Order: sequence, then structure tokens, then C-alpha cells
Amino acid sequence: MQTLGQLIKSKREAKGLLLRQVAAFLDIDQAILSKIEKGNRKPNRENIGKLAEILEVDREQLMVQFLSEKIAYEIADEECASQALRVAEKKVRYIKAHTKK
Amino acid sequence: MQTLGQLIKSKREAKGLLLRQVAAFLDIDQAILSKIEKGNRKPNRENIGKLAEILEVDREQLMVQFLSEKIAYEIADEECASQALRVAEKKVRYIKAHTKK
DNA sequence: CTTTGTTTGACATTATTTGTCAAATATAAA
DNA sequence: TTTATATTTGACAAATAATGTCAAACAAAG
Repeated sequence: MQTLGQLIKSKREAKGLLLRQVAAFLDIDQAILSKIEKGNRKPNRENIGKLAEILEVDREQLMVQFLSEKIAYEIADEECASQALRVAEKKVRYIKAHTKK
Repeated sequence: MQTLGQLIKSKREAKGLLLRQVAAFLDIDQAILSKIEKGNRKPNRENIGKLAEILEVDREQLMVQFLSEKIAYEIADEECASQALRVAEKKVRYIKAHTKK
């Protein structure tokens, strides 16, 4: 199963970009980007948007990878993880329906 | 839709317990428990276990409420929230299957 | 070997979480 | 109402976690 970091790295290399080029575009140190690709640091949402832009991948696709990975590692050690996800889906629908925006 | 805090408070009152009694059992300040019930602070997993014990509710049930609420608020503002949950479920299964323990 | 790119670790800085306490507010009893 | 008890709130401190910076180590290519 592909991790977010692996996805980022493969896309970056496919475009022939260097860490420092992408890192400069994201306005972060290249050490951090290296760690993100290695899975030792988590990107933030701003990073995801910028990465989608420079790597020319769909932002939603990248965001799904980002969020799902975060969630999965938060709960994978719990017996009731799957059940929690199902309830979470209900709550998300509830929150979205009741958020005045 | 019932929040985790509301569930805790209703169970506590049903048992006729005071904040300070429950808080002492959890080994936290009663101010924190009050905030947890009001939704202004998040309990941790140890709190959940203790709460299940003293309130005599199923630990899994409480944990599901705790995890699902945490997840829901993390992602509810994203367009792709539901998709992320579905991918997260796959990842959880993958992680569980590949975790040597 | 030299150059360029990547990875790693130590450390500082910043942000977030968590805890403590006392005052304010509410609730109930007399 | 007054008194006693319970709850809630906010200011602040302490602890913890996230993030950034930098340089050295390492890897790959020429």
C-alpha cells in the first residue's frame, strides 16, 4: 500500500524536480520535505495544496491520502476502529448538514 | 445527535455522582471534567477507560464515541471527508493485517 | 575524487495541550 | 433571602508536541 510520502516522492521524481526546488516552492526547509517523503514528518494542509500544484496532481486525491493516513494511524490500534469510522461518517454528515456557512 | 460530553454527563447524573467524585477517580481536576462534559476539553484514552469503569458503561461504546467525534471534527470541513473515511478503513485493515505483535 | 542531491540528528523555537487555581455562577435547602 | 454546595469559567503556568534551522553524514553520478 502506497504511503503519502511515497506518492509525493514518485511524483516529484517523475517531474524531475529536486527536493530543494519543491521545498522552496512550499516555503519549507528541504530537510522537512525529505522527512515528509520518508514519513517522518507530517505535511500540513497548506503543504498539500502547494504540492498538488507543483506536482500537478489532483488536490483532492492528495488530501484524501493525507487525511486517511492521519486517521488510520490514530485509530489502527483500537479494536473498535472500523466501528468508529462508521460512526464518524454519520457525524460528518450531521456536522455538514448543520453548519451554517 | 448526542456528544461524548453529553453522554458522560447524563451517565454521571444517572448514577448520582458529583463532578469531584468522578474527577478524583480519574485523577484529574474537576474543572477539566466539567470542560470535558461541556465539550471544551478532550478526554484522553486513560480517561475513557476510567469513565467506562466508574459510570458502568461499555468501554468500547465510549471509545467509539470518543474516536468518532475526534475524527469527525478533524475532517468535517473537507469536501472529501467521506472519501477519506473510506480510504482510512482500507488502511486500518492493511495496518492491522501487517502489524506483528 | 569532486560535485550534487538526499537523509539524518541535534538543537532551538513555537504552538498546542494539559493542569492548577480561584472567582463567578448556578442550584438547592432552610 | 441567606447559606451551603455544585458547577462553570477564565487567567495563567507547566508540560508536551509540532515545527523550523542547521550542519554533518551519506549516497549517487559524473
